[in-house]
Amino acid sequence: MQLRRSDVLDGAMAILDKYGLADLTMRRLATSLGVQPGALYWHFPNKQTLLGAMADRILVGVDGPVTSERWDDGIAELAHRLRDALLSHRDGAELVAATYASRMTSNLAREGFVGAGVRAGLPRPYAELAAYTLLYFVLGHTVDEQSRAQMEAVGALTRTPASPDTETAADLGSDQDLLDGDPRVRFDFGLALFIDGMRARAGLPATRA
Amino acid sequence: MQLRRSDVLDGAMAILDKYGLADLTMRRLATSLGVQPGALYWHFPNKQTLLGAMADRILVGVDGPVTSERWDDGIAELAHRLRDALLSHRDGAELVAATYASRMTSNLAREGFVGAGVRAGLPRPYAELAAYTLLYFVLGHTVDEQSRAQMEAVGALTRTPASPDTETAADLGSDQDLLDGDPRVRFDFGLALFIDGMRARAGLPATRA
DNA sequence: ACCTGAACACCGTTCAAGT
DNA sequence: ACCTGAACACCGTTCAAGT
Repeated sequence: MQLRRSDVLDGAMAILDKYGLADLTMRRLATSLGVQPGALYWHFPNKQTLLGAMADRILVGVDGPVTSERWDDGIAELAHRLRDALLSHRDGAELVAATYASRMTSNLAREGFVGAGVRAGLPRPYAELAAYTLLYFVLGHTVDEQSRAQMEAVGALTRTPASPDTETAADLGSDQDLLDGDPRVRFDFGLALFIDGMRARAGLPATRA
Repeated sequence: MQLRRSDVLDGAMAILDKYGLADLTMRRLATSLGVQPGALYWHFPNKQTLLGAMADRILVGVDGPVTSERWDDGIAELAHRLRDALLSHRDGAELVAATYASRMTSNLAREGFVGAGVRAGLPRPYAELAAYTLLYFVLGHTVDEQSRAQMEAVGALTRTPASPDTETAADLGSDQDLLDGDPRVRFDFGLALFIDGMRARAGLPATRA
């Protein structure tokens, strides 16, 4: 039974989900595929390339067209789609952040963000900068969020999450223990801050709260 | 000549600056100190702890009091101080980002950011969220910026930086090739976007363009 | 108290040789 | 074309034993 490139990728994703990024080694992957370590190097030139392919797989679809008509809703939609994609695999945020550290230039939701910025009224170069800024935020927040969740699962965090029933940014009025609340609420706050900033830069009125 | 804990830390910083984070291994550090690898484990329980101490040293002083009177200038001052600290050592941003990934809660410029947010008129919990958002941006941007600079030094990047004489966000009118310009200009743009967002959230007038 | 010597249990990667 | 066998050059960490 010959090993295909996609089999290697599938095996790698399975190890990631079950054991985490730290336990994803070429030797372990080889063993799980019933093959010698060296065999992997016929399909991928090195581990970094394999990680890159994994990151691409995690992010597949996030750059698709947006359904929202408003530019601000479009940005929120893309940001949530990106966050969801990162959270859908163990250590997904960390993997993507590490892999895209320097080649953020490429794919991702970047183009979508830029488009929304232009629709908002920002000149293109500004929209591009805004897109980067947004990406830094989404990646940073999600890496943090995911590593916290993992520590909590192992039982290492002290403070307990409050109001587990708050689910959207609309509940932001609660005002207390926001820091330990639903990560999505925290995420939405940063996102709103950012969108407000874009609106101000574009010289648009605050059409929404 | 006995090895002190601070000697180990100094040696580690020296290797970081000269050879980078990837080449900072316990064995290499031991050799540079004229000692056996095991000796390091008398001073630090493990490598992660050593990296944490290095991150703390890199960030020493960034949480100091701010000189600016305006809250927005204060935020900019803190953000730049943090960025400068990260850039002052090879792979400094990467090291701090990796080490603080999950314990961002602690020190840093966080408290300073929170204070400025409160001064801006944000309720405390919102100011705390805003501080996180800002930290994610600063760390993400600086990691990216520093890794790009390193790739450029090795000669791997295609596009060449334009207008090397632009130095502050005031020059943002140039409009062309902003993406390849002075990283500080890019940084200042994201920062301004963010501060505008805080201002809008706090319900303050745009006192500055 | 502080360090050596020596091991344990791993890594990523290469490459002749096999089929 | 695809993989094995076996090595190369490393890692972080532990721990009895020395001084």
